[in-house]
Amino acid sequence: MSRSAAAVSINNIPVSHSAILSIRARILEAAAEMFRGQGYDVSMDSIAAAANVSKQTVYNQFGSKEDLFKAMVADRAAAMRAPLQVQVLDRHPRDMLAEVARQYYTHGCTAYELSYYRMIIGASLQFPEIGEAYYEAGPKAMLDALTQWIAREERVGRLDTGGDPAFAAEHFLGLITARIESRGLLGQDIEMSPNEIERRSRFCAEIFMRAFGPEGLNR
Amino acid sequence: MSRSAAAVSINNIPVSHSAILSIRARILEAAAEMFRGQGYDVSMDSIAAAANVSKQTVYNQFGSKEDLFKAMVADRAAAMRAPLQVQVLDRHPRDMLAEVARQYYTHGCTAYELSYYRMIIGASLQFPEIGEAYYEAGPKAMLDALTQWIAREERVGRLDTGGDPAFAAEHFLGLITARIESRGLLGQDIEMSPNEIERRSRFCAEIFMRAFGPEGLNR
DNA sequence: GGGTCTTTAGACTCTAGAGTCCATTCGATT
DNA sequence: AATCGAATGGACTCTAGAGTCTAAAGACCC
Repeated sequence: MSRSAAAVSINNIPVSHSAILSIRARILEAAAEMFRGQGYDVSMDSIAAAANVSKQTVYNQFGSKEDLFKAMVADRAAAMRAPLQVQVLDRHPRDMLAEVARQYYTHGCTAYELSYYRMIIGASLQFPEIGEAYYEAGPKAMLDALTQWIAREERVGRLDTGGDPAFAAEHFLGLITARIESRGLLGQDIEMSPNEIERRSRFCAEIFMRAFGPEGLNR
Repeated sequence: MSRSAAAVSINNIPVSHSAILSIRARILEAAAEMFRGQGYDVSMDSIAAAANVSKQTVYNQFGSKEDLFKAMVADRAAAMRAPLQVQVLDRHPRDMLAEVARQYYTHGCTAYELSYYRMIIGASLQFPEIGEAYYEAGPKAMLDALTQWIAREERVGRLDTGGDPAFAAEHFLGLITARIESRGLLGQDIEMSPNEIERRSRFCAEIFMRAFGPEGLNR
C-alpha cells in the first residue's frame, strides 16, 4: 500500500530530480543483464550489487522481485519497437526482403538477443503474461509490419500471395529465423560470417520471390 | 560414493527384479511431467508425491535433483528418436515433404511437446549440456534425416539444391516450424484444424518444390 | 524363519534467498 | 545552516526446499 503510493508519486513528479530516474534506469539495466544471464532465479542481492545500489533501494523503487521483473520486461519491450520498424522503402521486393533478412541476422538474432529470448521463454512458464507481452512486442510486431508491406506490394502488383499476405509473411519469417532459433535457443553457437549472412539473406528473398512473385500461385 | 555404487549395481543386474525398473520408470515419468509443467524449480517432494514414492527412494535411485533431471532428459531423448525417423518412401518429393509437415503438425508440435521444449530451453540456461543433448536428439536428428533424403533425391534428379542439401533441409524445417514455434514457445495457442494442417502442409511442400524442384536454382 | 536389502513416512538440518527494519549518511531545497 | 526525503549497509526474520537420518515395514533369497 504505502509502497505503491510511493511509486506513484515518484512517477507523477515531472522529472524534477533526474537522479531518481537514473537510479531506476540503472536498476532496470542491471536487472535485465542479470535476469538475462541466469533466469528469474538470480538473487535480488546480486541485482542490487550489479546496479551499485542498496537492496532497499531496489525494493523502494519496484516493490518486489516479480514487479521488478515485469517492469524490466516492459521496459525492454518498449525499447524493442524502434528497430523493428520495417522501413518502407520503395525498392524491388527482392531487395527489400533481403534487407529485412540482413537486418535480422545482424541485429535481431545476436547471441545477446537470443539469450534474452531464452530467458523470457523460461520465465513464461511461470508468468504467462510475460510470454504474451514479448510475443506482441517482438514476433507479432515484426509479422504485422511485414504483412502490411506485403499487402501493399500485392496491391501494386509486385507480389501475389493469393490474398493471404499474413500467411506469406509468416513463411518469410520462418525462412529467416528457423535454423538460427532452434540452434540459438538451445545454446548452440550461431555466429555467421558476413558472407554467410549475405548468402542467406539473398537466398531467403529469392525463395520467397519464387513462391510469391507476381506470376506466383497460378499453377 | 556408496550411492553411485548402488546405482551401478542396480544397472548391472540383468533385470531380475522388474520392480526396481518400474519404480525408476515411475519416477522418471513423474519427473518429466512435473519438470515439464513447472520447470526445474519443482520441489523434489512434489515429484516424489507425483510418483507415489517416498522422497528417500528418489534419492536412492537418482542421487540428486540434478542427476534426476538429467536422467529424465536422457530418457526422453532416447524415446524421441523413434518417431523422428523419416520414412524413406519412394513417393514424389512433393508428397513426401507434405507428409513430413503433416507428421510434424500432428505429432511433433503438440502443446505437450512444446511445453517440454520450453522447459528445456529454460533449463539450458543453467545446464548448457542439456540444451545441446536436446538439440542433437531433436532438431539435429530431424535435420540430418531430411538432409540425407534430399541428397538422395538430388542424386536421382528429382530435386536440385545446387549441391547443398543441408541448406535446403534447414529451409524446409524453417518453413514448417516457424510460426508455430515462435507462438508456442511463448505460450500462445497453436491449435490448428485438420483443414489448416492440410493446407499448410501442402503449401510448404509446394514452396519447397518451387525453390528446389528439378528445374530449380538455374536462374 | 533368519538375514539382507528397499521402501516408507516423517522428522530433521542447513542454506539461500525474499523481504523488512533501522540507524546513519547524503544531497538537494529554502 | 536546517530540513526533509532518499539512499545506504548491514543485521535481521522467515520460509521453501535440498538433502539426510531413523525406525519400522515389506519383499526377496537361502
